[in-house]
Amino acid sequence: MGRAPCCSKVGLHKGPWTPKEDALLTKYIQAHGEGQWKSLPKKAGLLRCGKSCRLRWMNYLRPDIKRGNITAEEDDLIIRMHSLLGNRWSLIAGRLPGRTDNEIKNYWNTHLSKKKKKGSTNTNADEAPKTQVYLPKPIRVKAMYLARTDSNTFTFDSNSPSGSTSQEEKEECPVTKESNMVSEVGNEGESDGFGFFSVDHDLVNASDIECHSYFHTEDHGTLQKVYEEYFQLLNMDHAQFDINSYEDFLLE
DNA sequence: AAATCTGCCAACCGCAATGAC
DNA sequence: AGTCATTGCGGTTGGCAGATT
Repeated sequence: MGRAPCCSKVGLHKGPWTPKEDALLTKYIQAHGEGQWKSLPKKAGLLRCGKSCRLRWMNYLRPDIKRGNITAEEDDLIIRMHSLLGNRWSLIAGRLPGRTDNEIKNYWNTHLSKKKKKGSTNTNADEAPKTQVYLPKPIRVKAMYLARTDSNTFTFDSNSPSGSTSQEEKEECPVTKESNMVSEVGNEGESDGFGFFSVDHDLVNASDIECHSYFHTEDHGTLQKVYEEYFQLLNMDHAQFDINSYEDFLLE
């Protein structure tokens, strides 16, 4: 399998991006759309590798990025999604509009992992039953679409299933579809001191999970719904689990 | 005020998956 | 079917800023 040429190529810039580079990249993408990362830097007049350009765009320049602190609702959702999905940052990010996988990963590593660790010290780890966690493996899909609703509106046509630009529909657009079947189940999950579950393995019996007590339903609205979608999936009877419908669900 | 420590986050690296030929 | 190019993901690192000594 061929390896992607990396940023170590002689003559290419590395490190922090300058405002000028940001402007060049943004201008180019607004004119030509995302994709073709390999050839983009040259066409845009950037001395960066495509990988670096993609990362900069995805994590920082994209107009629909939500800047600012993670809200309590988002914090809550991240924790619960992580308890179900593990380190599937892109999957979690796909359900948090405006947040990037990198941002969520950083947030987890710097805030939540400690918080959770601290919480779990209140329980006896030795007695915690092992839990198997259903951890779907993502399948790569083409970029769905990027729709804008603000004054900088530009829509990346390509794969938009409906051509819609509404915020609501955008938020419903999944970025990843899943494969893998729910597998054999271990012991029941245990709520840790943090209000969630000790997740030690890759597979979980969602029906054994109890986390509803953590919800504050009046406040959570949309994010609550997001979590429930996943929870519902995991509650499916294993025998009836149909991978095709699962994929359809995620691609709806 | 200076030196050191700590936390945060943008960016890089390596690998795996996918598509094109 | 096999190979190569490209893209996407997750883990890790390096540098900066603020806190502490």
